[in-house]
Amino acid sequence: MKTGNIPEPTVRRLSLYLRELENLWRADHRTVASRKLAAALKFTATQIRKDLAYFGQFGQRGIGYDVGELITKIRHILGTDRTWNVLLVGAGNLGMALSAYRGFAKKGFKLVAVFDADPSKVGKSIPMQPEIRIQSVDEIPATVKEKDIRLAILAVPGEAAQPLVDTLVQSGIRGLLNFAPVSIDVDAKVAISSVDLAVQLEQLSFQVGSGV
Amino acid sequence: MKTGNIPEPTVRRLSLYLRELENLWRADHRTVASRKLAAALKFTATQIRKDLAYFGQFGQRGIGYDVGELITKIRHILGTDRTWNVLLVGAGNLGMALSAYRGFAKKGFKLVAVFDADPSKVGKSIPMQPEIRIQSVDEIPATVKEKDIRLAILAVPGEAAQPLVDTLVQSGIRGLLNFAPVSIDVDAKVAISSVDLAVQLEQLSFQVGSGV
DNA sequence: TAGTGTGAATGGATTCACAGCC
DNA sequence: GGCTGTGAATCCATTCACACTA
Repeated sequence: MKTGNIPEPTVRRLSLYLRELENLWRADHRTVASRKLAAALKFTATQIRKDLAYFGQFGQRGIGYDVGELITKIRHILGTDRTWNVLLVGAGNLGMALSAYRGFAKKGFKLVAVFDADPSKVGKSIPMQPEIRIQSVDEIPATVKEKDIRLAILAVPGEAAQPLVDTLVQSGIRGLLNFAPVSIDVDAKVAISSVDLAVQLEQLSFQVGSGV
Repeated sequence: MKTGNIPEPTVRRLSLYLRELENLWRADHRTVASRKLAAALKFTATQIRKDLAYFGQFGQRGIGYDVGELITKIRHILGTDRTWNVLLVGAGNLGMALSAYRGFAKKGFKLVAVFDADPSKVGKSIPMQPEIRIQSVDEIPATVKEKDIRLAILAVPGEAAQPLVDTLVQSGIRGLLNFAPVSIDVDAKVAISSVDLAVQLEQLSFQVGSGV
């Protein structure tokens, strides 16, 4: 599938369309118009149609989109119509919360390994998934290959992040979800998505503060 | 402070500039050029200068920016040169991890109350902050007023989110960081920032998958 | 009639190019 | 010489307007 010419904002919205379509499906809606979808997500109907049109013609003029079909199509576009093996580095508070988060599995992301640098944590099992035991970070390269892992979640302190990223990338990881509050340097072929929780609150502070 | 005419992407980047400047300060750099900052964050130097120029003239031609001064200025712009009281709704896995996250306090966000709908959790104290006890969600309105809370973090299941948001907004909350995987409907005067962890992984799946 | 798909127009953010200052 | 600040030019996403189809 081509990707170079798809606007980034479009890809972000695609995930939100999918989420909303899954809700509609659960609520027994089998068809939906761009206008309806737009209202729920507070986008414009035109934008939704244009976004979808990058990938093909999915709708029926006069009727709208078939919810089930569109779900299938978007999952295919996003690559979530299959299971991804995912690893997690960092078994601290946040890491443990993420490992227990059911939302990942629902979307086809399967946590298959957890690593931590702290020897006292190694060997312990993690909540809800007794089959996973915390491994030493030294075992990252071997485990990535053995379990065919392409995606990694990084939930470690800022100082520890970059060296671990280098290890992950050298081991064959292709995409990285980074929770460490530092900017990460990777080869362009590796996808990276960063979430800095404090930054999110700062954005709110700006918006709220300016209105006071 | 004016805000209406500041591009949203600029505000997002401001937080990242601040983060990087704080790192530079810790590493004993007292002055920095836009080019250097740009290299670290992988933006362009021009973009940084233009972003900062929205708020004033902070640099010295021929020299660059004074790190300490710029930190002060950006904190003021973002409104984080003071302490914000924050509440958390949802004492599940994610909520507890967030309540223990030290990154918030470092940036001036002080967690002062935690709520959960589950009566069996009410009354328990939370890790690391024995002075905070989990309260019933019924107590939200009174506590928001009493403790002068403006920002809320929402870490509850999707189904529970919207009614709680309505309560929060009616209680006087002005900004909301939402971790529930649903789209939230609020009055335009309330700032909202959403983080959907599964969506983040989907973005990686798309980027990685398209290159396979 | 209701709703999609899409070229054209618009609007807004990024980048360029350079004047101005240390 | 080095670097900021900024109008002008460019680029790119969004919106408009409408042809088209069930």
